[in-house]
Amino acid sequence: MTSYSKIAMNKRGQFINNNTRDRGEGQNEAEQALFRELWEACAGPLVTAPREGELVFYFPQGHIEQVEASTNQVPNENMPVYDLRSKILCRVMNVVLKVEPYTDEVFAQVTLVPEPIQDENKVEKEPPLAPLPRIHVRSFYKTLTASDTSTHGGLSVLKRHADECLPPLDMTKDVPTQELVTKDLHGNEWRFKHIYRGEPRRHLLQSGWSVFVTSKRCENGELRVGVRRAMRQQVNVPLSIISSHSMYLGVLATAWHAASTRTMFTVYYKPRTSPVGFIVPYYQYMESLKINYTNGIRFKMRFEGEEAREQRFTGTIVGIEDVDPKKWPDSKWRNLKVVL
Amino acid sequence: MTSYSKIAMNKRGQFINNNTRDRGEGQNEAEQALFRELWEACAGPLVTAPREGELVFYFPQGHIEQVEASTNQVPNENMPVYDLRSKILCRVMNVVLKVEPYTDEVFAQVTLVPEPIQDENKVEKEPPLAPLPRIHVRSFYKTLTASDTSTHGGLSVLKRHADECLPPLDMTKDVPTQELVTKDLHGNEWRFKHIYRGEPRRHLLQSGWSVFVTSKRCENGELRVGVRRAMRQQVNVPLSIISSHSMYLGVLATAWHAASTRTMFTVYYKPRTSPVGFIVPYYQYMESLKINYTNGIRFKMRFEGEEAREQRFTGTIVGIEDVDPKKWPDSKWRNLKVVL
DNA sequence: TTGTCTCCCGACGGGAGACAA
DNA sequence: TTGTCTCCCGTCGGGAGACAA
Repeated sequence: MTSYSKIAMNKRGQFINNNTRDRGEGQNEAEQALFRELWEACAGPLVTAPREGELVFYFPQGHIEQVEASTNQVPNENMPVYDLRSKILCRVMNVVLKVEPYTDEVFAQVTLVPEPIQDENKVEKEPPLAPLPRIHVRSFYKTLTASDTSTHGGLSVLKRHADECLPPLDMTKDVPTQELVTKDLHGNEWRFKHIYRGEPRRHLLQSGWSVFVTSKRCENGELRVGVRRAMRQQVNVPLSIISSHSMYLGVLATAWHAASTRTMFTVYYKPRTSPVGFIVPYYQYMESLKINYTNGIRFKMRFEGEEAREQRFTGTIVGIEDVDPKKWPDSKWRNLKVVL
Repeated sequence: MTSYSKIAMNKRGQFINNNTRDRGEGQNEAEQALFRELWEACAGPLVTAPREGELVFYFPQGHIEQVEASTNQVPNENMPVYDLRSKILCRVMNVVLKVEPYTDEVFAQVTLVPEPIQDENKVEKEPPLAPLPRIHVRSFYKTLTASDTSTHGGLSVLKRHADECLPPLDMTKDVPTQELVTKDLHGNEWRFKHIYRGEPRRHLLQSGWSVFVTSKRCENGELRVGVRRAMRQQVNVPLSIISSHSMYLGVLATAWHAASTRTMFTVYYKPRTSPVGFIVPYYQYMESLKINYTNGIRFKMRFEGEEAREQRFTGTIVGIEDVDPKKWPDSKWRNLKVVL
């Protein structure tokens, strides 16, 4: 019997821990599935990575917005757009879930191939992909307190979380203790001493916790740990490799070249950098078109709220217009004005 | 009277310190000139940044090589090149010397405008630019020893360097001491206690040195400190913003677009990432063409050697061929084969 | 002249229960 | 039940001269 547990935490900050038990399947498959679970826990509840084989729309505008968010730079106005249409119907060739080595930011490397038929109304109907088989994992997150991050002592694990997610301690002992060996998304091992002490008694992670906090990332073989940062804080200080202008042109030229020669191209989707996905499943897009968005209509939208729980808000549409009608005529990208 | 001093150091590592005295000129000009001196000290003796107004050749091939070195990725073979020529004659519009925030790598942001006349033989002759006025600065570098980087004690400054570069100590005191306040290229202040102690006596930088070593970067108001890293160690772990394929296309599209519309474009020149400059002054290029490189000819070449001193080697040319004759026909980029 | 070692001592931080919200 | 404080004590590291290359 193997026990899996996943822990993810955030300085700002959320904390996720996850634990499950299952009987030896193919270890590689299990490893992969676990990786995906942890990746998703770090990505947050709102994120869905594209799936292999899926038919999707790729929005160059949205892609460029993400690049702008990554580089903190907006290229100047007079940018050529060539004759690129505002969305490109593509088949997802390949998806690799990845993590940035130093920031622990999760992202998906997506390879797309433009479809021969671009007219969305002439596309043969396809059923949405069956949901991926999921492993049963238990996890928790916690907003770190001052005491949790202080140099004195370790992380105080809420009783509920410890009971649900951590391997049980031998409570017959005077001071119940065990060592948790965990791995993060990079494959690095992190060890924590899980102890039940204090007056009154409480669950604590110490001996290794502070190293983890300062390093700000982790995951282990049987137990998993990851970092999910608060959405806002954006600590991206990218290297100056090419100018933002060249990046912009690179994105356009790539899409243009792929669309005209119908060859595959690769993009990085970073859900924590720009929350709006620029790769949208075909059927989802078509569904959303059916809804007749007009002024005055009420809608619901999901946000990541306190403690990274999913929250829903409702709003009212007050206007419909193109973001940039000159460059991207008739684009469906971000064209609703709403009031919450 | 103001005293300027410049210190740059390297983990691997070189150490540079520079000190000069001059009487109050315009502080901004002096600041700028000092910045340039420190930037050049960190860039190493072989690097010359392009100058504003200069006529230069821009080599897309070389630029792409640098991007590849920055991303550690080589894009796949079948890359479109469009109809871009192997070198573009440009006027340097603007040069801004910069530093990467976290790695302390120096680089130049260069804005170029393609010239109307591209034929190198029809260009009106221009004299090379007059050398920039330089301030008198004294600096030193030192390969750090185990003791220098150890947690016990500080940096041992060689007597020669202290005498030449550091403000003089009051040697009448029992234990001569002073505080050095320095600034790095980012404008951050670093303070060191400069003390003359030990038996026998020696110059030491302590109290602040270890913080500097761990932070790995610095410079101060009157005294300057910078970091020049060993050429090889390349600690670049770039963020995945766009695919290397898109970067490649971005570079090409930028050059192509600029050349065909004759509008300006911006590139980053990183001398420590790829030592071969891809922006070559026109007159230098023309001079080098005059030399008839044929097999068997002996030549001299400069390298950065031990302690980052400039070293010269001589070699013999054994072949001349195009690196990539299919994509870049008749390119003069890197086409000599040599034996040292 | 300068690199390494060792010794001294103060500061910092892991680890414990006390206590209060 | 859990966040903060404080106290204890061990470790780490700045800072000194000894010593040797």
